[in-house]
Amino acid sequence: MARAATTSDVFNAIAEPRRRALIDALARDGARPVGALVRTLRMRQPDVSKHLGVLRKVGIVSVSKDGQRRLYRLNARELKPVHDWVKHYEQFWNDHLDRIKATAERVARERAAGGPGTAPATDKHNPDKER
Amino acid sequence: MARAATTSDVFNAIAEPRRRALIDALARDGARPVGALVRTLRMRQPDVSKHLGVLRKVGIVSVSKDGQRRLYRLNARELKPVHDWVKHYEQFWNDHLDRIKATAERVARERAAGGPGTAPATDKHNPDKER
DNA sequence: TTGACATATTCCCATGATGGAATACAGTTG
DNA sequence: CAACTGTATTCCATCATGGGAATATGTCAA
Repeated sequence: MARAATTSDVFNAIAEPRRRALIDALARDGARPVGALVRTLRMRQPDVSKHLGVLRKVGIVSVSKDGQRRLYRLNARELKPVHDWVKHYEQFWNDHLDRIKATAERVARERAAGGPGTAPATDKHNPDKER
Repeated sequence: MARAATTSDVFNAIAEPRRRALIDALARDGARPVGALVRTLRMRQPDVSKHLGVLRKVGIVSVSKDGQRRLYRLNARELKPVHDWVKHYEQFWNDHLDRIKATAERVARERAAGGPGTAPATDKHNPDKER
């Protein structure tokens, strides 16, 4: 099979730079009609419609009629899964203190979970004996 | 042209659920050889190698030889661009004040635009003139 | 109705990603 | 050396995507 459809989930939907640009524009300027986005982002109109269509199917944006125009507005909440996922990795690039703290918490969690045979993982090289 | 290569940037690289699973596993258990990931994630070995190859090209993981094995370890810092991007939208579902404010703005916009649902178009205040 | 404007949809096509299977390559041990 | 384990690569078929261009649909205004 080919790659998962861009309309299948948010992660695929935001993989396209132009779609992120659309999202950014809608977040910045609020609900906008297609034409405004075309001018702002300097994209061709059919492309904007196409990408908005993808974002719509995933639920990231929603439309409402405004006479001749279609007002697209952001549904940022749909981005939460992405945020929730990357948030876990924030510790890896924050300052040292936070990283150490996070690592300590993680180790504590693992200890509490009591995984048998689970090697303690650190950033260092792990001799790792594989069961 | 077709979709951007999965090896072109981080956003494309993490679009695949299995690659995210690999990342999660490496974050949880630290550096691991391929075989361990194969067992942990119950994926076929060639697939694991392939996906790790993608993550490697993007820089999300790095390899080091450990005798017969290859130890893959996470380079979580490469995920920072993703975090930086979504972090901007956190306010839309977390912060109460901002959310209320955003909702108020949206409602005002919908009312002005004659939006969906409860849209009494009795008085079209100001038909939003774009640009 | 006609015309002008706004947006969506449809074709065609080259690219490249993925699943699956088979196989090649590398390192260890006997 | 050969046998074995661990990992990477290759080949193939399928298929969604995005670019471009053309066109269809929709809506307002005169």
